[in-house]
Amino acid sequence: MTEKQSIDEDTLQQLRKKLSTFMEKNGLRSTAQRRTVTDVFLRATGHLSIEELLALVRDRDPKIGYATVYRTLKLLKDCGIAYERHFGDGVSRYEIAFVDEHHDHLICLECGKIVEFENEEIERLQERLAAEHGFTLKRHTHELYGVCADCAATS
Amino acid sequence: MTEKQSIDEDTLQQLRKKLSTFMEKNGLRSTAQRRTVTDVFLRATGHLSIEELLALVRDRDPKIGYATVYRTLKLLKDCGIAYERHFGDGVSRYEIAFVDEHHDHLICLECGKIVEFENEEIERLQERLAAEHGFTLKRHTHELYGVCADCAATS
DNA sequence: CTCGATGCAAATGCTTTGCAGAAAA
DNA sequence: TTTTCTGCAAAGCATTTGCATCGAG
Repeated sequence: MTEKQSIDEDTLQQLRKKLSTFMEKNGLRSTAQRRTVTDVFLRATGHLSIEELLALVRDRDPKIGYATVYRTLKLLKDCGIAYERHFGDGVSRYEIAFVDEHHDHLICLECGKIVEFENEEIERLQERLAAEHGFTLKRHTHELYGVCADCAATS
Repeated sequence: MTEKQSIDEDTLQQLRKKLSTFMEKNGLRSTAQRRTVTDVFLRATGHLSIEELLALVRDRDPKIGYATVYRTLKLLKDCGIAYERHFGDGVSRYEIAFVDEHHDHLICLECGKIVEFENEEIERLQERLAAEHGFTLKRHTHELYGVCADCAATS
């Protein structure tokens, strides 16, 4: 698993294109607030909560309300450029949905660190399991909770 | 996967024992309400929400409040005889935690049907993945969402 | 008697929504 | 101009908690 780097311009363009197409198709408007929230989201890394996103957004425009952040992230999710995640702490977190990429998560129960993983074999087994039960698989959630090496060393 | 049957007396005894040991060790009291909630929970099958449990509990004792059901299910969870599950619809669901048994879930997005599955290979891969990232695995969530055969046929 | 448990209502925490004013198209 | 969007405050919802009272030990 490589470290998360800031997103390259090509990918950024691709995601923005996806958003603008979606907005056009649905008669939605490009506003300063939406541009700010979207830009903050796309340039951030990790798995951010609404609260964290709002703080970043307000660095640029302190007048933006949290309802706007909620509404904009719903939009980003609906157009397919954001994934909404739930790691059991009661808040929704958002991360960029890269095209043709999928991963699941390892979460440290002590420090909250989130590590992404991909495993082709598990994906295949999931498909097979679903098929065996007559299900057409649409999506899944798969989170591994444990204690990371750093935390194990500290305690 | 076998159909869920009502729980046999031996298993029931084993789980009740686990609960009473836990309660004794923590100076907790056996009350009529706790006995009712516990009995309803252990005799029910499936993945019940607090609301569903409360309805069953009130068939036996209409005066029991929902806070008591919440508190008792927290107790059952803490003593290890109940698992709390979250299937993305915003409510907590509870099922019996059988000793030495573990399973994950397939959920139909249309009718809400829940099917349990066990897969040794996925469990192994999870352990390996965690280890590769330096994590000591404590627990995991793994839910597959799709459309079941019945719903696929209907639509 | 004591201290934990219950039931109610109020509080909480996250998220959604109604609405009047602001601003895209 | 027309219709969507924003910001605020209020509402929603599942869950938790404070407190007076009850009841197990």
